[in-house]
Amino acid sequence: MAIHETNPNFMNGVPELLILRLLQEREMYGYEIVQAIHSGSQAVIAVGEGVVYPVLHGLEQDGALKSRRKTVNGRSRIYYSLTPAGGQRLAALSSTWSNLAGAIHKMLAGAQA
Amino acid sequence: MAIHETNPNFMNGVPELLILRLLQEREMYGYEIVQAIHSGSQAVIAVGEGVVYPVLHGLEQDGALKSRRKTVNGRSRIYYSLTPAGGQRLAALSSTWSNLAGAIHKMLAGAQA
DNA sequence: CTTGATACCTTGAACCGCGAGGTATAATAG
DNA sequence: CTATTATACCTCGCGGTTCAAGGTATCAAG
Repeated sequence: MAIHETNPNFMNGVPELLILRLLQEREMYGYEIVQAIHSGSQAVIAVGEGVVYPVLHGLEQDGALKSRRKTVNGRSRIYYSLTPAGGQRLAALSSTWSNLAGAIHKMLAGAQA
Repeated sequence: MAIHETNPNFMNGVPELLILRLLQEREMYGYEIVQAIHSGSQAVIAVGEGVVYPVLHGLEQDGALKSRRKTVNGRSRIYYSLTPAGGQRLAALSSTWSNLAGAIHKMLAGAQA
């Protein structure tokens, strides 16, 4: 039989997923994203800056995000926004997540298939 | 403000969750669990033996599972079953998961809270 | 008698989230 | 005026986990 086929990174990448999703709505900067995830999830999810910044850099390097400096109130911020590639990445990740979450939910609910 | 509070291991531990859930129904052995996850999830999730066995051992060492040898058709199997502690662990993990999945789903659906 | 399925196991690499720590500026409090 | 808090960026190292690959052994089938 042999079970091959690998999980596309399984449960990893939730921060990445949420960041992409937030940036789909509007451009945001790192510090803002940290709080948006916290408040937007009713404090269920808390990712620190030590998670967000590296993800942001990685995504930009992959061409999923682009950034621009902007100074507001004497504060220098780096705003990130989605590129087309980022949009596709979001769509793919999002679909994978739904798939996975659905499967887990079924098994938890009483999958004795 | 400061955002403290740590995520109880976020998206990790899905294999552990599913294993506990399966063993809640009936006692099973490692090799069987690998296939049960595969088929029970319509092949969405595939965890290898290299994942299952260590988790099994860890859970037993934590007192969440107990095991007994059993020989069937000349084949030696190690059947695992849930202890009360394991039941509690399942309940906790399960609730954490639902919480998290719910939060993510909301944010994906259009949480601009 | 050799292949494939069953059944157990460990090891090493890789990844990722996390906390801690570091810098700097603006606003607020004492 | 000065000290603390909030804003805003960043990196490093630890630890936990998944994963592929490989190792052993038995049994059934071709």
